[in-house]
Amino acid sequence: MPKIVDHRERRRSIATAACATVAEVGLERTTLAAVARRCALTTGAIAHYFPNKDALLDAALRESYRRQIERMDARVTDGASLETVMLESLPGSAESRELMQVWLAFWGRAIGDVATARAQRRVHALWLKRVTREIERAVASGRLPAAIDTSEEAEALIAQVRGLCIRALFEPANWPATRLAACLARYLDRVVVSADAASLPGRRRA
Amino acid sequence: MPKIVDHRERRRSIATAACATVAEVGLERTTLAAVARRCALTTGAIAHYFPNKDALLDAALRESYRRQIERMDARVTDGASLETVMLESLPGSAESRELMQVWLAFWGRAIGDVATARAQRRVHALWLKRVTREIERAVASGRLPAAIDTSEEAEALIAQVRGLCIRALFEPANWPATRLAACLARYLDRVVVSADAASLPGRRRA
Amino acid sequence: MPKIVDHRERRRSIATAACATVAEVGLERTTLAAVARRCALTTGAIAHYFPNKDALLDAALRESYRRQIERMDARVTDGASLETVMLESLPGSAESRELMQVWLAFWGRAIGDVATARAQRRVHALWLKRVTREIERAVASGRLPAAIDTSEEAEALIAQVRGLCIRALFEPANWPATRLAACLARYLDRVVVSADAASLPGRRRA
Amino acid sequence: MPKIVDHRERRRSIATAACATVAEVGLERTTLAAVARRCALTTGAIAHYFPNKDALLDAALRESYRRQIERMDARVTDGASLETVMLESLPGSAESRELMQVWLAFWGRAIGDVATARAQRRVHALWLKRVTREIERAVASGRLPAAIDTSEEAEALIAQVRGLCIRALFEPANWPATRLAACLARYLDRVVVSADAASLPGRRRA
DNA sequence: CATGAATGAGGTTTCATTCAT
DNA sequence: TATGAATGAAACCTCATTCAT
Repeated sequence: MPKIVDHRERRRSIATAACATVAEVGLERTTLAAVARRCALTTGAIAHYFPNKDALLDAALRESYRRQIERMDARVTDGASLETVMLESLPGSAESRELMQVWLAFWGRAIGDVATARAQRRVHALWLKRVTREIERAVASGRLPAAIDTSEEAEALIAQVRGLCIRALFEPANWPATRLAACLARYLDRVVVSADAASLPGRRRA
Repeated sequence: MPKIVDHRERRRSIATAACATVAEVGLERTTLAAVARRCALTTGAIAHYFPNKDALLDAALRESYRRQIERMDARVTDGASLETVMLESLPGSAESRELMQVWLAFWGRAIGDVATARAQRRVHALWLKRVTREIERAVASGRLPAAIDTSEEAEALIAQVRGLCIRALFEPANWPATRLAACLARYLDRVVVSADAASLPGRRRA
Repeated sequence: MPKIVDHRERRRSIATAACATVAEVGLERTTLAAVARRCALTTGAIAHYFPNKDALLDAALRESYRRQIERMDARVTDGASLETVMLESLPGSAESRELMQVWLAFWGRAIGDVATARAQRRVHALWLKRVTREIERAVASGRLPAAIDTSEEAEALIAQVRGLCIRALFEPANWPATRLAACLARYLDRVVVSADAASLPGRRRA
Repeated sequence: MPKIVDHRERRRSIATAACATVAEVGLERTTLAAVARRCALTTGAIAHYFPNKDALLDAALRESYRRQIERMDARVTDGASLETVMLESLPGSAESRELMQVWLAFWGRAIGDVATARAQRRVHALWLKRVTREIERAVASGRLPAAIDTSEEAEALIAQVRGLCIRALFEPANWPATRLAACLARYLDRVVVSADAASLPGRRRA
C-alpha cells in the first residue's frame, strides 16, 4: 500500500502555505520554492498536487475566500450583528489581515491575466451573495430598514469595507480595530437614518 | 558632444510608458523591454535615466498620482461639484481607467516590498489632503453639512471610491459611469441626511 | 506471500506498452508514467521488472524486432512470395506501422548512445540473417537468379525497404500499400533482369 | 553604436553548432547549454537569436539540409557522375557523416511531433526535387535510359541511399566508401539494364 | 509485489543588468 | 547618449528513481 496521504487535505495544506507566503512576501516574490519550504516539501512534490504555478495560485485565492466565508459564518452562528460580521473581513486579527493581503495581491494580478480576473469575478459573486444574505438578515432583525435594495447595498457595503481594508493594511498603526469599527458603524447608521428621512416629509437636498 | 535631451522630460515620458504598460499587462508582465518598446527606446537607454527597475516603477507610481491630481484639478477649475470631481477618480474614461489599474497593481506590490509600501503611504497622504480640501470646499459651498470631520470623511469617501473602483475595473459592463455616479451620489446624500438627523431631536438606533 | 505473477509475461506486456507509447508519441515524450498508464500499472511496478528506463527501452526495441520476425514468419508459413514477405515490414497495416515507428525512433537514439547502437547492430544482424534466408528461399524457388550474393542482396533489399519505410511513415497518404508494393516489385524485377543480362552476351555500360 | 554583430551570420553559426551537437551526442542529449558551450556563448545569448529550443532545432535541420545541397552542388559543378553526386549524401566524409546523423536524429523526432514532421516533409520535397533534377541530367547525358519516370526513380534512389546511409552510420567499419559506391553503382546499373531489357523482346519473370 | 508520494537533478526559459562600441 | 548583445541568476517544470507503507 502506498504512503497514506489524504490527497484533498494535502492540496489544501499546500494552498494554505501559498496563502501565507503571498501574504508575507507578496505575489511577486512567491516562488514555488518558498511555498514548498513553508510546508516542508519540495517543488517536485507540489507538482503532484498542482499541474503548475497558476493552478496553485488559483487554489490559494479560493482557499482564502473559503476561509473568509468560514470566519463570517462563525460570527453569524454567534448571532452577531452585521457590523461584527463584516468586521471579520477587515484586518483586525492576524488571520483576517493575512486573508485580505491575499485578496489585495490578487487584485493586482488580475490586470492583464484573464484567468485571474475570471476567478476574481467568480469569487466576488459568491462573496456578494453572502453579504447580501447578511444584509437581508439585518433587515429581518430590524437592524436595517426594509426600504433598501439589499443587493445594491451589499455592493456598496463591500466597496466601503474594501476601501477601509486597503487603508488598514497599509497603515495598521493608524487604523486599529476600534477606528475600523467606528467607521463601519457610522456607515451603517447612515443607511438607517437616510431611509428614515426618505420615509418622512422633510427637507431634501437641492 | 552630447545629444541635446531634456533629461526631466525624457524621464517623465519613460515613466508614462511604464504606467501604460502596467495598466495593460500588469506589473508581473511589465518588463523593461516592454516599457522600452512602448516609448521607442531600448533597455540600455532607460538605464541612463533610472538606476534600476524599482526606480522606474516608483516613478511610474508617482506619475500616475500626479496625473490623477491633474485630472481632479481640471474639474475643480471648472467649478464642478464634489461628485463630479470624485468621479474623475473612478474608471469612467480610458485615462482614469488606466490610472486606477496602475494604483491597483501597486497595492498588490506593496505587500512584502517595504519601499513600495512607503511610496504608497506617501502618495496616499497627498491624495488624502487633496480630497479633504475638496470636502472643505463642499462644506463651504453648503453642499455638505458643517458638522463633519472633514479629514475622517475624506478617508471614508476615498475608501468608498476605491471599493467601487475595484468593482468597476473588474466588471466594467456592470458598472457604467451612471451606476458609479448614482452610487456615489447616494453615498454623499447620506452624509447630508445623517448630519441633519443628528442635529434634530429624533429616534436614534439602540 | 508474494502475489502469483508470470514475471516473463509481465515484462513482455510492459515492453509492448513501451513500444506502443514510443510509436504514438516518440521516444522523447515516452515517460515511464506514460508507459505505466498504458499497461494499467504504476511507475513503481515497472521498477520491479526493469532496473531502469534504459533497460525498458532496450526490451521494447527487442520486442518490436521479435514481433516483426513473427509477422514475417506468418507469411512464410503461408508460402508467400518474397515481395509479400518483405511487404510485411513496410507500414501497410497499423501494426507494422507501429513497429517501424519504433525502429525509426531508436535509430535516432543510437546516435551518441553506445548501448542503443550496440543493440541496434545486434538486432540488425538477426534481421539480416532472416532476410538472407528468405532470399535464399526465393533463389531456391526460382524467383531470384542463382548468380547473386544473397547476403549482399539482403543488405541492399533491406536498405531499399527501410528507405521506403521512412517515406511511408512520413507521408502515408502518398504511399499507400499499392505504391509500396509496386516499388518493391520493380526493385526485385531488376534484380532478375540484371542477372539475366549479366549471363548473356550483350552490351554493358562503360 | 552597439556591438557589431551580423545577426544572420550569428544565427547560422549557432544552428551549425546545434547540428554538430546533435550529430555528436544525439537529439536526446542536445541541451541548450551544450550548444552554447560549443559556440562559446551562454544559453541566454542563444535566446537573442531563437525564441525557444524548438526553433533552434528547426533551424539546425534546415541548416543541415542546406549544407547537404551545397555539397551536392559542388559535385555537380565538377561535372561529376550521378553516382558521385549521390555518394556525397552517404557518410563517406566526416562532414556528410555529421549531416546524415542529424537527419537520422530528426526522423525519430518527427514521431509524435507534428512540427518536426512538417519540417521533415518540406525538406524532403526540396531534396526530391534536387535529386530528380540530377536524374534528369543523367538521362540527358545518356547515363540513364530515357524510359523511366524520373520522379519515381528519384524516390526509389533516395530510399536506397537512405537505407545504405543508416547501415553506414551504424557500422562504419563494415561500410567503407568503396562498398557504398559499389552498392550504389550496382543499383544504378540495374536501372539501365532493366530499361534495356524492357525495350527488347525477351523472357520476363512469371 | 504494488503503490504513488516524494526527491532531486537537470532542463528550458525569462530578464534585469552590464558593457563594448 | 544610445545601442542591443551578452551575461548570469533565478524561476518553473519535468521526470527517473527511491522508498515507506
